Amino acid sequence: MSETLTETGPRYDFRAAEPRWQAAWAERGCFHVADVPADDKPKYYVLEMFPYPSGKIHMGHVRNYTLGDVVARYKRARGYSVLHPMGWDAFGLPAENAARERRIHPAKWTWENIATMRAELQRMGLSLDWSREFATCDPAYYGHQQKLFLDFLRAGLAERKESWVNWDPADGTVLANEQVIDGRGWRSGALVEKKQLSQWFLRITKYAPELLSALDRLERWPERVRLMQERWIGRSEGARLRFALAEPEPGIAEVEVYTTRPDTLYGMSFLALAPEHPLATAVAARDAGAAAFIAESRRMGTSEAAIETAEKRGYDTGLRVRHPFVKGAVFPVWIANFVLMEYGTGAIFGCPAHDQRDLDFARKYKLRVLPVVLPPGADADRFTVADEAYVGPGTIYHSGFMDGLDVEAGKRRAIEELERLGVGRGEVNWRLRDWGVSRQRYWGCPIPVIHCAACGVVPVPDEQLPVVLPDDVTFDRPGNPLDHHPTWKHVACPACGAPAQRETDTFDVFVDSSWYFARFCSPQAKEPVMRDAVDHWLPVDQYIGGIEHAILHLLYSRFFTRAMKDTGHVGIEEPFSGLFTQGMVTHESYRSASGLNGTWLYPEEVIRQPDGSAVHRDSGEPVVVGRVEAMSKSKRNTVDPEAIIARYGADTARWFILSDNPPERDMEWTEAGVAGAFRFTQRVFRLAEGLGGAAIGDTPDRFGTAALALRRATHRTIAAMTEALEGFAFNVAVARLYELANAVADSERVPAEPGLQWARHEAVRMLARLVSPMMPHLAEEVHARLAPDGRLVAELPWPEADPGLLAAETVTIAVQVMGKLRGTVEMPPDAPRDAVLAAARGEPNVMRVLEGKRIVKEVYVPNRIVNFVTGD
RNA sequence: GCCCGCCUGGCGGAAUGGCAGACGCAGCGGACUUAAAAUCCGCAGCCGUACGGCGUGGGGGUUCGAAUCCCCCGGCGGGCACCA
Repeated sequence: MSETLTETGPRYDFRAAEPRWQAAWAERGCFHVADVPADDKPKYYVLEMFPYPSGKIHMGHVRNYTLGDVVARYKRARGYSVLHPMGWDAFGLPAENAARERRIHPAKWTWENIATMRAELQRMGLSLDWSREFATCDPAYYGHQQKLFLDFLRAGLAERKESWVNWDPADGTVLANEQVIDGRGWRSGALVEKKQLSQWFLRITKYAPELLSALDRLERWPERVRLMQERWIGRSEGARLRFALAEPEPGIAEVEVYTTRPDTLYGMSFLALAPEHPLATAVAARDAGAAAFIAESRRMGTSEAAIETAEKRGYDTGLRVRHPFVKGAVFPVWIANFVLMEYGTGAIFGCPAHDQRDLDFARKYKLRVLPVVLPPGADADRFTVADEAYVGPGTIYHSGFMDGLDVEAGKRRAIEELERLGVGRGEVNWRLRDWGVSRQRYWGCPIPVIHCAACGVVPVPDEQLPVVLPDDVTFDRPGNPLDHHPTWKHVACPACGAPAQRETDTFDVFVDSSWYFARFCSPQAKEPVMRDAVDHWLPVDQYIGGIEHAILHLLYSRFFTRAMKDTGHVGIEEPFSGLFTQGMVTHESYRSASGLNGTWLYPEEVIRQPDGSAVHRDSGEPVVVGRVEAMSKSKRNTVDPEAIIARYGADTARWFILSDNPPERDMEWTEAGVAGAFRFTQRVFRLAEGLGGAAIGDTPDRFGTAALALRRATHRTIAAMTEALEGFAFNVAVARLYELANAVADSERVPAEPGLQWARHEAVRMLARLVSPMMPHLAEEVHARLAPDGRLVAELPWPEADPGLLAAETVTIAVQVMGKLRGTVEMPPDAPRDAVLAAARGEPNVMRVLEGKRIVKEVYVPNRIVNFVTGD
């Protein structure tokens, strides 16, 4: 392919042009904005999720940042003052893994990656304000994060508490649920234990009601993401109630449970405790069987796979509880592996007839199954529950004072009764848990507190921030290098001066990304944010990133913004008023047909044959073409953006990635598609070359038919592009530009006529400006040739369509008979109904079809369609 | 299991109640060329020589008119999943 670039005809030399225009934009400061602008332009903040500096950019980045750049360039042209920054989500485990595996310091590894990736992004020609760049691993960033944490701590939004965690005994670290695979640590392979540890938590649950209710107001968020967050927050209405033990344990007289079905209390068969429940622990202290059961449950771990395959199992403690409503009735207390300590109270009452889990459990241990909700139309004497619990609506029976009520009324009545008896009350419960942010890792933001034997937890005084990570650490031992460091953690207590210890845990990396969008508004500020700057720029008007962050990052950021509001840092609650989630970039995968059971092959190793088959580039051996799937290193179906940009240029890569399909869907990267995009760049350039430069006179007085038609096409394209870009329909925008280019090419084959050359010139000038959000370098190159006014396209306003040229000269009206298309008629726009109907009736083919038929109805939609409805 | 989304030519897709298949990719034919590449011109949903018929996963409905709205079924993809 590279040979063809030097072939005949005028060629757009992107290799020279792209760096030249990038330099011109930088020199003119086209994309720079002030923290607090002096002008009165409306603001627009467009942000793409900042990258983790893993080493090189990948196609997902190219897609993400191209989408954002189209928006940024378009909005700038529309007269907005656009904030479009870039930075680095630079803390994280891969850096530590590199340190362990390759003996390179995490900081060195990270900063080298940043340098590489910054250069790659700059070659894409993104309209970024690079003066705002920062990396979260820089103390100049994370020091402010420590300040925010201390403010949260003072405001009661951060706390230290005991919690159950996944503990990897081999690596000596806490693992996230996602890092536990089949009950084993993902790195060490050791069996993960549940362990109670003292950890830092951010009180996201305080905002649960608001985080839920505000979702309705995020109108420019995908419905899907809002639904996912809604489920994650998980509001449920029910009751909390206490069951008295028939024979109290020492120090424990009652058990509290949470239920959403207080209406089914009469159907109770048992009470079940989570294995970690304090009463279970108390029983285990004197009952070896209980202790063994609890130990076994703990070993099962918390991985999804373990939960899914786990059979419901229980252990009867021998204890009994009294029913709150039925005098004298007692029920057994079990310890059960399916009860979660983390949700509700860690104990449930079991009603097998109306809960599937309780039913499974009851069948296994031969416990009573008593229906208390009768489905509509069912016979009370004959209705039974076999192996499927009844969870639908119905009438309550077998339930004393609740008999005859429907389910909803029964819930209300049961809560009233619990409150009257003083044993319970209505309660709203949430699935959302507080956010545990402690990590036993080196490459993260140190948590700025000191542990003093006398004073307890003492915050690091603000003036001692930042607490900087020490450089001289070793990775030769498992566990946290900060903990092993000889001196770092030994400090004087800021309160009493006695020897004390620094906290050696660091923050979860999701903390870093929960406020970076705010820092971008004033990246040099002495405080976490400059209030005037965030008041001006926030919220982010358009946020763009992958759907994989639908819950964690986006929910944490929503929480952080609220917490920052309550601590006086910002004045808003929602960080992102618009959210767009892009699809993945996919590619065919290839395996060698022979070899060691078919090793994966890189796309560049494979040659597709004309007949659709594929062979290996070097060996010529057959290659099996596999599924089209997300690019991944393990499947080797990746394409390196650097190689594409070197071979075809940044504009081609950007154009193809936008043109293939709607941006929210997964796209398939294909060589043919890239080649097609490249052809278009050359074609646009040739159209401009064909016009012979800038020499063109004033607007002519008169235009011939073809000239006028071309002008109409140009101005219709301006209008269509505007609409497509506003609606994120970038693939449609691309199509409209192909059409305009085709129209210009067509005009070259009609005989010369007044104004035609001028109309062509206008068309190509407009084409350059319309294409500029997508192919900014080519746009500048063409503009410089045709309109050398000393201005850059990047500085020009968006073209305005001439309303006089938008109206079509004639409209084509479809003529149907009984809903079937039988012909078309050309009419002036907005022609009178009678004239259109007459013309329609006179259309030869329509006449033929209508012959001998009686028209009973004539439907006319102006400028669009006529439909004749015939009788008989 | 629950929830959500999607299903249109060989492929990506366009059209969100009014001419289905814009635009691109792949393909076919032609021009140019010694030849190829590049470029340019043209063809192109399926069936049929044609008038025409059929056609947006399948079936039904609403409407003058349905890819689009409603109901049922099927397929594919994604998310959540012992949350009491």
